Amino acid sequence: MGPTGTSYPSGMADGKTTASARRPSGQRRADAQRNIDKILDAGLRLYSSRPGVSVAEVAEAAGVGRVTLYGHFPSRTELAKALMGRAFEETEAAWQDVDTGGPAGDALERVLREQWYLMERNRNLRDNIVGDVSPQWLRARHDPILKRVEDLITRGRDEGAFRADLPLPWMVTALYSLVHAASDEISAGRLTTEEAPDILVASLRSLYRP
Amino acid sequence: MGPTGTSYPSGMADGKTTASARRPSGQRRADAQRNIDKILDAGLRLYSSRPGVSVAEVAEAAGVGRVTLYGHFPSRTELAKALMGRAFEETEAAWQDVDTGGPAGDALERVLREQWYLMERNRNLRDNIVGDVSPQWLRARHDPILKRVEDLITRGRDEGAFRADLPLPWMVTALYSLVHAASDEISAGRLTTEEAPDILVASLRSLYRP
DNA sequence: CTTAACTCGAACATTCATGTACGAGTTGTA
DNA sequence: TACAACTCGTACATGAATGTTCGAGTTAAG
Repeated sequence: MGPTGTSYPSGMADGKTTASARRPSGQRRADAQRNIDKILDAGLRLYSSRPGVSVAEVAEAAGVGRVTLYGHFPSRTELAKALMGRAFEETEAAWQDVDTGGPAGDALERVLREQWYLMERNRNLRDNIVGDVSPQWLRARHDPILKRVEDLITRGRDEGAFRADLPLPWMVTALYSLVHAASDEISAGRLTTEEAPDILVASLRSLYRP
Repeated sequence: MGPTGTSYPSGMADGKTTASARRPSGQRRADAQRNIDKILDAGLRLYSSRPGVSVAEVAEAAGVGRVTLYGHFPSRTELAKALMGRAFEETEAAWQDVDTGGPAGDALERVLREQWYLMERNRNLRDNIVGDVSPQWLRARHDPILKRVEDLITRGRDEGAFRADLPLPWMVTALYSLVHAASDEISAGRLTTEEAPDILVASLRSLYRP
């Protein structure tokens, strides 16, 4: 499924995030919700594709007036937070779908094959959005995700399937780094979307092997 | 030696790059040259450390008036080109200093230990300057440098020291990617400058082993 | 020492992004 | 249908960055 999953503006459990008045029932009108979704979709697409995106661009790409956007997201920062929040949720959801049982090496391979493209998209999003949100905010939501990978690697070490002579954080970083590299290669036309996962898996198996 | 090597403003073989009139002799006055060097030094430092650097910031960091800077570099783009040009030259020079003979694996290790820090600095510079110069311009000067790494890997393959089941460009990209990752880890305080090369070498040996 | 190169601050024109205010029109919902 | 929620264009205020111009002062070099 596409990026349109649960869709509320901005972060969860946060009262005054939206600028629009909302109606007494607490419900948002259907057309408003539709526009919010369009904005978030367009924003994700733009922000994850290149740096320096402006609010005006997002509004236009969403087919929505700039004022309307500001009506839902009071500031560039709030928009950024909403985008990241949504991406994090999506990642959390994706982890539910993949079987992380069995030998760690195989589990890692499954994770990579299922999620490498999501990891990459979110990493770009993150890179291009840094500076719009506070480091603390970002860290607080990003760490739990990294921890998923970290736990898997730790398990692999305990099983003796992965090497233990390299620092754990380094192994995590290296993984993300290679995923990112693979995406660069695709953008540059030196790799196809089909080959990428195979090469990624092969590379990481080598890198992680004791 | 530091970043101050040969120092002319902007690219080589390019007539009207400088805004200042130059004197009839074709020589630049000593104080002018000194300022140009200060600007390039400061520019390199800033651009390679964070994105979104402004011309005004470079001038201030160089201890020079903004107008003076524009006197030497007519536009932000020209400044960017001069910075990249200088970095490329420096890299070329660095390759002269390292012994690339002997077994490819060992040669690679020497290159990494000598240049990982330079590779990283230039990669940041490149990342933060993309958008200020045309992709063609950048590519034209960057490719020869990548070729150095590529040639070394190719030799390793021929010797049977490196694997041949992964695409050559991928192996180059992965190398740069891991260098970048190592630097991130240092910034994050999870790795020290001393451990970095060891970990880098260990990781790449694993990754490249047949 | 004389001149031309150079530096510098201040000021100006331009562009572009952010965020707000207004008012008229459209659309969902009860 | 009636009303509140919502959308939209236009316009405005603000701030930051890029280049340019001017004129007065400083400094290197012949």
